[in-house]
Amino acid sequence: MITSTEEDYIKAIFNISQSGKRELVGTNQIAEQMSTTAASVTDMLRKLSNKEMILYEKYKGVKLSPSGTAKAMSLLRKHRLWESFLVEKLGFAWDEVHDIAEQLEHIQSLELVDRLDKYLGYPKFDPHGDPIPDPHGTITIRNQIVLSTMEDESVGIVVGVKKHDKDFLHHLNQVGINIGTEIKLIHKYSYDQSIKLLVNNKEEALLTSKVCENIFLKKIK
Amino acid sequence: MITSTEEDYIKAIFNISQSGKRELVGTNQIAEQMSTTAASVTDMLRKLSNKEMILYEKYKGVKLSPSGTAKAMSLLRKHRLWESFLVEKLGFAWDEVHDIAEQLEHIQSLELVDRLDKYLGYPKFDPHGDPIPDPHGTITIRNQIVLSTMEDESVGIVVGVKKHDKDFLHHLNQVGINIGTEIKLIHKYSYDQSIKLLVNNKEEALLTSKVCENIFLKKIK
DNA sequence: AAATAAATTTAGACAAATCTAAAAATAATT
DNA sequence: AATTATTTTTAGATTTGTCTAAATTTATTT
Repeated sequence: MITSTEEDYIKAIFNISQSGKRELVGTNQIAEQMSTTAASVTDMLRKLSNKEMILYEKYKGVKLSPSGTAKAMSLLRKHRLWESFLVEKLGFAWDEVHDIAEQLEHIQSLELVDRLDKYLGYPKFDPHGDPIPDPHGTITIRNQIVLSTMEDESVGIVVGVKKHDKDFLHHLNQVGINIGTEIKLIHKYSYDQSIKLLVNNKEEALLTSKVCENIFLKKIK
Repeated sequence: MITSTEEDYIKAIFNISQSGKRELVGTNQIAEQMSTTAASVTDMLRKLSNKEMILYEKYKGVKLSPSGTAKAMSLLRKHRLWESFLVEKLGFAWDEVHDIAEQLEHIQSLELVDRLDKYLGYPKFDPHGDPIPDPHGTITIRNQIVLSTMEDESVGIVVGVKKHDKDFLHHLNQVGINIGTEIKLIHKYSYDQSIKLLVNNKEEALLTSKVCENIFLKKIK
C-alpha cells in the first residue's frame, strides 16, 4: 500500500520534472514544493525508493520509475476528473476547486473514477484546460500557443492556463478571461512586452508579459 | 483541528449509543467496532476528552458532548449525501457504496457538502432509507414499522434497513427487495417466526425472522 | 588546486496512532 | 463478604512523518 503522503510526494516530483528542464529532480526543489525541509524529503525518498516508485541516487537527484509515473498519471486523472465534476456539475468557479480536488484525488476506488469519467461524458480536458489522462494514462495533446508569442491582429480561443493559483485565476476572471474566451491581439508593446487585447469582441484589456506567458490559445486567425 | 481517525472514533461512539440501550458507551464496545484494542481506545478517549468532544469518566464509559454530537451529525450528513450521489448519479448498487462513502465523508469543505445537497435535490433519505441530517443537524423522522411485527395479509412499502453490510443487502437483492419495494405478508410461521411474503405482487419469498427484524416498512394496508 | 558556498544526507528527537503485557478497578458469583 | 471474572487503564515499545542541528558531499569561486 501507498500512503496519502507518499502520493503527494510522487505528484510533487512529477510536477517539478514536467515544469523544469533537467531530468533529475533535486531534494531542495521537492522540499520547497511540499513546504517542508530537505531532511524530511530525504527520509521520504528512501522510502519511495524502497517501494520502487522512484529511481534515486544519493546526492544526485531522483526521477519517477515506470510504476511511479503510472501512479502520478492516475492521480492526475483523478484530480482533473474531480475538478471537472466540481465545475460542471456543482457549479464551482475554476479558481475554487483545486484544494477540494487535492483531497478527492486520494479516494481509493478505480470503479469510482471510471464511473465519474463516464458520468462526465469522458472529458478530454479539465476546467483549466489541462488534459485528463484516460484509464491507461494516455493524454490528448493539443495544438496550442502561448499568448505572449502571438502577433498583432491575430485571434485565438483561450484553451488553457499554465498557473493554477487562486490569485492568477481570479485576475483573469476580473478581465473577463476564461476557457473558451475569444481574444484578439491589438498590440504588443515592445517596451515591456505587455499586450493590449480585445476580449470576446467587447472589452479591452491590458495584460503584463508575466500574465501572457501563462495563457494558452488555439489560433483561429 | 480534528484528525480523520478521531472522526472515525466519534462516529463509532455515536453508532453504538444509537443502537444500544445504555446511555454510556464502553471501551470494549468501541474497540470491537473499530477493530482495535481496548488500550488504543483508552488513549484516544483521553485525546477526545481533552478536545471536549466526549464526556469521559475513567472506568465508567463515555458519551458524546454537544460539539461531539454536532460533529457526528455532520459526518452522517456527508456520508449519506455521498451514498446518495453514488447510487443516484453514478449508478452504483446500494450494497457497493459504503466503503467509498466512508472515505468521502472525511473531505473537508462545507461548501462542497451544501452544493452536493442542492445538486441531489435536498434528499431526506439515503439509498438505505436512513435520514440525512440537514445543515443544522436536524433529522426527518419517518413513521415506520419493522417487518417482523406486521400481521398476515397486511401490505407495506420498504423504506429502510437496519443492517448495512454487503452480505445482508446482497441477500435482499436476490429476493428482489429494495427501497420502494411493495411487500404483502402472506403468513408468519409461529414455529420460528419466519415469514412468507409476496414481493411487488409477483414473486414469493421466505425470510427468516433474523432478516425480518432488519427491514423497515411504511404500512399501506 | 584550495577555499568557500550550496545542496544533500545523517543523527537524534518528537507527536500521532497503534500494539502487547501487566496492573488496577469494577462487576459477578459463590 | 471474599473470591473469581471481566473490563478498563497504565507502562513500555513500534511505525509514520516530521523537525533541528550537525556532518558530508558536490558545486563554485578565487
